[in-house]
Order: sequence, then structure tokens, then C-alpha cells
Amino acid sequence: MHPYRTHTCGQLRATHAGVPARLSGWVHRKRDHGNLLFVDLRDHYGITQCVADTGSAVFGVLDDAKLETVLTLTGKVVKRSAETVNPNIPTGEVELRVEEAKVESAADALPLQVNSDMDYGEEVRLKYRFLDLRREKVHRNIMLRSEVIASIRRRMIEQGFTEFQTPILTASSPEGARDYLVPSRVHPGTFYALPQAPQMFKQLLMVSGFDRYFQIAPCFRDEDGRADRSPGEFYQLDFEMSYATQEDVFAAIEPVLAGVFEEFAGFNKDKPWTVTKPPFPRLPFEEAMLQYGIDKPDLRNPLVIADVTEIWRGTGFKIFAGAIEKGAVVRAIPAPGGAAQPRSWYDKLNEWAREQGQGGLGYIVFEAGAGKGPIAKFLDEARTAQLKAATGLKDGDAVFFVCNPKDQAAKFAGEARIRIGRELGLYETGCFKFCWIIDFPMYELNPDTGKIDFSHNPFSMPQGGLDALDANDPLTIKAFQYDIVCNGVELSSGAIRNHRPDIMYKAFAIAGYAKEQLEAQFSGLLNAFKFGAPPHGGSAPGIDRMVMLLANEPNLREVVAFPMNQQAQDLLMGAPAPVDEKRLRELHIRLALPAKKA
RNA sequence: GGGGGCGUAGCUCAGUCGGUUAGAGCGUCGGCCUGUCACGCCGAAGGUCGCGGGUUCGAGUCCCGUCGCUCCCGCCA
Repeated sequence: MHPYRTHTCGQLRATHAGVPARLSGWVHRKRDHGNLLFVDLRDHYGITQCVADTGSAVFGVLDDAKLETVLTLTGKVVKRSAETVNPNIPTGEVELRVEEAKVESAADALPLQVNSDMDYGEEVRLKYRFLDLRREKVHRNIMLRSEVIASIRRRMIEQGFTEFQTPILTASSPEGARDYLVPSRVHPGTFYALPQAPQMFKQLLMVSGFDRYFQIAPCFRDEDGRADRSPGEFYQLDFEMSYATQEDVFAAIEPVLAGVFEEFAGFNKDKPWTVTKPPFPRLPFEEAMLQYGIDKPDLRNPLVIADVTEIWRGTGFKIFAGAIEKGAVVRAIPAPGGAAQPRSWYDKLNEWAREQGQGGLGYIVFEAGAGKGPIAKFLDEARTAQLKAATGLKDGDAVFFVCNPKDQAAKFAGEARIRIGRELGLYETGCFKFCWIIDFPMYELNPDTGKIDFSHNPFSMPQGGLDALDANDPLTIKAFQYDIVCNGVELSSGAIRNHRPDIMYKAFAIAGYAKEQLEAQFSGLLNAFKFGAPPHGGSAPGIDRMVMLLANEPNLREVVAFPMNQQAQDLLMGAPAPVDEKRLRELHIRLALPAKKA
């Protein structure tokens, strides 16, 4: 007999009755009846009830074993009597009558209970992550992650992509987030950087003629954490295609994403969620900012914001009319069925708006063919009708107004849209709603310096190419730059790249970079583009965020095996940590720590 | 760097207006129990109320500071 097991803890069925079996696993739970003892033995595959009574030589061993002790139990598989079958577990028709018991590894009293789905504090969970990972929910999430990644690999290869590895120790990139730096021992005073993404390498692979690249790529960014953003490191499905238009990129990745989401849409859910069918809706950035007030709209929320500036222009409501004369806009957020809400509901939203630093949240309620509410009287019948038409509302509905300079108005209307949608329970449930946000602006005005900056990736191809850069106001130029969004989560951003040095020099010149600067900072890529570069583009959906969505978890730590905390510390391994003076000397590093506060 | 929330037994939490000996569940330890499956019953141990200072006759509770965790803003080409 195998020293540890003949079957797993999830394997035995009624058909095994009578056969000898050996199981190894953790003591999941014990039910001690004094003269009769049940031990639920658990491994990766399942749970099997094992039983011994006082007469048995093994009774003492089982009785002494604390929860999470690792045991090897040998005995006979016995069919349970009809009344004692447990229909809740797959092995519930049988039990193991224990004849031999060996303790492989005893467990101390536990800092967190493995056999419970109780919520624990992050500190305990992360410090004892190996115990947390034994618990059913996280264990299943990590398995889901593995299966999702396997599915992605299969689908990408089927689409004709080739998987590559790219360097982890590489050069610091001047744009973007802060880099993680690694000091060089051999070259005093110099540093490697961990890649924020394999951006340059995948473009170089295109220039090298590999045509279709992908990688489940680790990315490192020294930025602060959020629920949907791990501090330090995360993974992307990084891909890039040669001779591809924006539509080619969409057509290549949509079936992969839709396929993966459909494959796992039933995970942990009563009924599989529906998934947007390709082609996914395309929303120009301008339109998204107007209609949703955000560049990552959650389309499960059906509310659509409308611009009603003209309706309020020149009215007696001087707060709006006056602001409009100074260039402000008015955005309307519909609240279908809002007339049924009590006055206090409107007051509460108003109060929330003021907490957000806004003047308030004006509103009109449509009842009996007319507008009601504090500011309704400023709109005549014609304008009220226009308002109803613009927002698509009818009697029984309400509408809220945000009046501000354009960007602020869009942003706050977006926040109000989310809040109103939630409070009215309008969100569609049981679905993954995808969309592309396209036509991002190439440049934006830096409000602090008044200077023109790149608004996203400086290596994106401007729409219209060199002619557009030469002829147009930079702030009107769009880039072949796109994001993919699912349920309000930004899964990725991507672009058709700028593969032409002449366009690149011009694009950087507009953002105030001299030719020499560009050549100094990006010589590798620029040089490569001087020897025949295929037009190319791609994207990089976040793996962790995809798994988070599929697992229906509110934060990334639930789908990462060994996450860091918000302060970018690994509590299990104790990282980051000081190093010996000797090692610092080897690296030619002397610490200059900030003064301790008194 | 900034703002909000939280911090009480190993763990999850309760703790009223500032007032007697700080409680519960789970876990741990001891006892009882031969068909449970979140077994049940009886009992016990276990507390720097995050830390420091202050107000008060009296502080888990109020105030100030500080540390930790978390959510958010900044940051994220």
C-alpha cells in the first residue's frame, strides 16, 4: 500500500464499499461522542468522514489530534446506513472505518479557523496566508485563477499568438509610475528597474518579426494600493500584433475575453452570468465622459447623462444661467421612478453633494405633466418638454442637475449617476458587461503648468498621422488608444503604436521634448524603428482583475495567493526588510534615512 | 503626503449617559455522551481594552498625540 494514500479525500463513493483504503489529509472537524469519534479528513480534493469507536486501538490518536493536524488513516470503506448518509458532500454515502492512524504533522492551536468562512482581519490572514489558503473560498479562488490562466493560454495560442518571456531586470522607464530599482554590484551607482510592463520588449519582438506575441506578464509598479490595484506587482495578459488595425486587435482579443468569461461565468454563482457578445460596444472617450462621466463606465447601470446646458441658458435660475454665461455646462442625471421617493431622499443626495464639495444637487420631479421641486419654476413649459425629451423621462420620474465647468461637471455627474443608480436599485445583475473606450485624446493641457502633455501612452499612433500633428490643434488630436472595461473595472489599456520615427519626433516635439531627449531616453526602440518596423498594436488586460470579476470578489487580495498589504509589505515573508551592512557595501550603497519624528 | 472607518480574550465581535468583578460565540483545556456531520451537555483557563499622555472622585467609553490594519484622494506613460 502507498505510504500516504490509496485515494484522495474526495474520491470514495458507495462503489468503494468493502475495499481497504488509506487517506491522508488535515483534520477538518471532529465530532466526539465520547465512545464514538468522527473525524472529517480534508485534502485538496474533498472531505471524507472517518470514524473510530472506543474499542479501537486508534481512538486515542484521533482523540488527541487537534484541528489541522495532518493524519494518515488506513481502514475499510464502509457504506453508511440510509439515515446517516450526508447528501451535502460527494463522499457522503461512505465513511472510512479507521484501523490504523499515523500523525504526519501535529498542529498547534490555530490563529484562524480553517473550517469556517468567518471574516478575519487582513493582518491575521496575510501573516498566516498558508492557513487562509487552506480555507475553501480562497482555495477555490486560487484554483479559478489557475484555470483562467490555462484557458487564456489555450485561447491565445489558438488565435495564433506565441508566448514569450522578457527580462525582469531591465532599464528604468522615464515615463509612467515609479520603478522598483535593483542596484548593480558590478556597475557602481547604477540600477536595474523591474518592468512596469514589457512594453518595449513586445514592440521589439514585433520589429524582430514574430508577428503575434503574448505573455502572462508580471508587472512591477511602485504605486500605492487600492482594492482593485495591488501595490508592487500584478499580472497582465500582454499581447501585441503586427500589421494590425485597431479593429484587428479588437477582433483578436474579444473572443478570448468573451470565451474566458463565458467559460467561468458560473463560478460561485447559482446561475452563470451573461457575457457581452462580441463585437463589444465601442464608446468614444468624449461620449463616455458625457453620458457616463467616467472613462470606465459600468454599463449595468442603465442611467445615461444628458447635456442640458442650452435648456438652462438664460433662465431665471441665476446660479445656473450665470455659470453658463461664464462657460459652465449643465448635466442632467435621470432618476426614473424618482417621484415615488420621499423628500428626505432628495435632501440626503443634496447633503452628499455638499460633502463632495459641490454647491448641491438641484432636481426636478415630473408629475401630472409638469415639473415640481424648488427649481422647476425657472423652466417654462417648452423648456420642461425639451428637458423631458433630452433625458427620456416621463411623469413619475425625476432628474438631477450638475452645473460646473465641463470636466468637473462630467466627473461629478458621473459620481451622481452611480449613486442614484445604486439607490434606485437600477443595476442589472447577473451579467458581465464589456465595452471599449476608444478615441482617447493624444494630448491634454496640464492644468498646473499650462503645458501640453501626453494624455496616455506617448508611443500611441496619433489618428491622422503626421498630417494631423502638423495641421491640427494638438488638443483635438485623438490617438489610436483604447481601454477595455467590464462592469466599471478597467481591464486594460492598449494602442496601435507609433512605429514611425518621423511621427514620433513630431509627437514628442509637441509635448516639448527635444529630439536629443527622445533619442537619449528611448534609443533602443527608436533605433529599432529605423531598420524596418511593422505597423503594430496590442493591449494588456489585467489578469488579477479578470479573476476578481469572475470570482465576484471586492478586492484583488482574494484572488492572489500571496498578496502584499496596502503598505506594500509581505507579512508572511517579512518583506521589505533591512539587509546587512556588508551587502550594502558590495552594492556601494550608503543609507540616508529620514530623521525620526520626535 | 492627505482624509474617513476600525483597533476589547488565540480569532470574530458586544460593551447603554463616564460608574460595582469587562461579556458572548468559536478555538484551547478538563468532564459526560456509540451515529454525528457547524454534534450535544457541564465546567475551567484565557484581557497591558493597540501604545503614550490628559480631563475626572472614577476612563474600554471623553480629549490630544502616536502606531497598526483598511477604504478613498494624490499617484497609476
